[in-house]
Amino acid sequence: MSLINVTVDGAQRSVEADQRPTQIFAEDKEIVVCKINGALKDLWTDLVDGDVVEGISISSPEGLSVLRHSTAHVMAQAVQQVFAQTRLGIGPPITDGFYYDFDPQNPFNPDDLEKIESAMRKIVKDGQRFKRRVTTEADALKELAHEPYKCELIGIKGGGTDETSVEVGGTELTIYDNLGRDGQPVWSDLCRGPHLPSTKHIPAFKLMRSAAAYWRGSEKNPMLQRIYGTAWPSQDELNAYLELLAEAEKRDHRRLGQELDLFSFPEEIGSGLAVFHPKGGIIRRAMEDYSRKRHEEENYDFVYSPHLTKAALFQKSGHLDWYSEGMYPPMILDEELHADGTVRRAGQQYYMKPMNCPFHNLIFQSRQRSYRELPLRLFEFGTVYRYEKSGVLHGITRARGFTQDDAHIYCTKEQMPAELDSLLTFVLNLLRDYGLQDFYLELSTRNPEKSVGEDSDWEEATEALRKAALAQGLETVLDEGGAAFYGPKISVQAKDAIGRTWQMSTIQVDFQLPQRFELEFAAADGSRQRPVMIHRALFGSIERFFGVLTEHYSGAFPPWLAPVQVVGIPVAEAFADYLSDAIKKMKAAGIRAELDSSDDRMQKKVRNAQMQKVPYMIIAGEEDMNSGAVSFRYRNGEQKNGVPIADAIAEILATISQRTQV
RNA sequence: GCCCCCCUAGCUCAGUCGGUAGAGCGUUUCCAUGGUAAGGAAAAGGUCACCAGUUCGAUUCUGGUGGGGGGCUCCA
Repeated sequence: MSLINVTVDGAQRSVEADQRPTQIFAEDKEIVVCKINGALKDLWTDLVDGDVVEGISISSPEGLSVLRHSTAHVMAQAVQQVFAQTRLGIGPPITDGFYYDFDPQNPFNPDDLEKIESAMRKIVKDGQRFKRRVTTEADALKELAHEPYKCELIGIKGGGTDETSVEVGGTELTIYDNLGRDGQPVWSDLCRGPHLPSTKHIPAFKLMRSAAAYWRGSEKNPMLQRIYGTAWPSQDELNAYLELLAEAEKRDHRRLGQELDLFSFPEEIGSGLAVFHPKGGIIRRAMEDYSRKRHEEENYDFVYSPHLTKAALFQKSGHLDWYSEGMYPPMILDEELHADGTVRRAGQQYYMKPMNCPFHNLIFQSRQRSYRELPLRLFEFGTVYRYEKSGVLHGITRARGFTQDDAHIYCTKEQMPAELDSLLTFVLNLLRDYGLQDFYLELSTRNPEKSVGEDSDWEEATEALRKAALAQGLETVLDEGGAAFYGPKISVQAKDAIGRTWQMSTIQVDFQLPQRFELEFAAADGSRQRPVMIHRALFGSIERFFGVLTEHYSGAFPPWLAPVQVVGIPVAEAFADYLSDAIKKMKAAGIRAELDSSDDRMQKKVRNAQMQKVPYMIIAGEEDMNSGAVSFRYRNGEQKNGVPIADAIAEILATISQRTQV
């Protein structure tokens, strides 16, 4: 057997010509796939003289993708084993896992998933080899004649999107055969690969859920059944992932909203419409009060506008043309009908407002404006109603009625760059004040197909946004062509305590509305000029931000936001009066303090306060009473005994005013 | 909006293969007076989401409506 020279992980080596990476990396079980001359390949790939080979670990991003993709194959095989008449869609790896779309005889139910999972375990145990086979379009179409979706993919080979490219991307059309113990194919799938060497290289996986998904993501296409799964390099990592999910579930704002008595969605009101309970109300008010204060400091003017308007306003703004699907249907007032039900006198149509901007424009327009007034910043906690599709509603973060911390800034073109810059600083600092620390920015630029406004305006505004973003020193992701048709925008993405990202604030330049409303101001030279309009919301919506903070803090709000800041717990009833005095002093100092005077035992009171995530428990017994002190029990279980009442009050007030977490 | 799943006491959930229901927590009352995450007892509390259909009889089966969950799509 002749020798060939290859480079393995940077080192020159001579190997037998029939050696494959699977043998070269045999001693390292972590290596499940490799790069040959920079391209990701199966370990079974034949090598030729001069190849540069690099082992890829199962734990690397590429290795994980291959693991998950191969697990998706195993799942597809299992599904066709258990449900023979099932047709295959596509099955790509995704963040933390994979999915595969199927067209089954009947939709899957949870029992089916268990059956599929155990079939998968058998396939994994079998150690079936993934064998790549190059085919031609004609052969593939013949071989896969019973798989209509696969045939469709063959037709679009090369031009596929990210997802379909997993199946048919690249220059060659390939099929992967799973070989059984006897070396004969037991199952095959159209696939670009690469794959793990064999199914036994799947260390840990779990099927998560089944759901429906439109074929190739379009509402017009048939609906397939998608099964989501996850796969990891080790059982430990799988367990850690499942724990993270459990943790996320524990912090779910919908659950905490119930447990902490913050808000609810009474069925009588309607889907997506929340009521805030007293405790939720306190948090919300604290959020709003602080925001209001900061807006005052930033020279915003506070305005109010009604929740309803005649149709004319939204005709003028254009919302009825391009947003009517998102609006509640009109109320028709003063309509007069003939006896037969036909209209004798047309009524007046009123709409619930889905946006505040048209109202603010009317305020701008209510009199002649001078350049001396600019930038004019009109702020409102504006409650809007949007008829969101029922399937998108999600607790308080995606509701049908919600309140935006909305402002519209009218300024000159010259003022725009400085305004955007200071605005972004304001936004980020405010979010930091609420406890979010980790941000990145997303800059959405023009989609030339779908936009209004002058090229030069777009360039100027985009450039101003880009500079403002750059000045923050934060990672900025470009969302090419992602802007709304009326202007470019920056959105602030924030990471929460367990690393999930939430889109928070948006800053949006608008070239359309000033035109439609013919907004003008008198410039220094006496000419009439059109102002630049900037839409911005920092929380997005108060409800949504409330939900994000609830999940971020897992319900353990920092004292300045906590609905109850202090619970007083007497060791026994005999000390209740003493502690009651201390609590009164705290209340007088502006602290939200309550005495637990129930006849529970103190242990139970501690437990209750702990479960309500109250920041401070103030306990008093004989020792404390004799020395005019109280004892702290903090949320983390730590305690501090014998603190003079005045010191205790000072400590609590300090964390409230500094908005620190405890 | 689409697909699948769910709706039983204030909350979290059992249960009834069709004969109108249970637990724990919570609530109320009583007894206990207790130094850091559940003291004890009793009581109250349900048109089994709603409306139809099938049936001698429906919380249970079927259909519809409402609400919720997971996804898809959407989120200007």
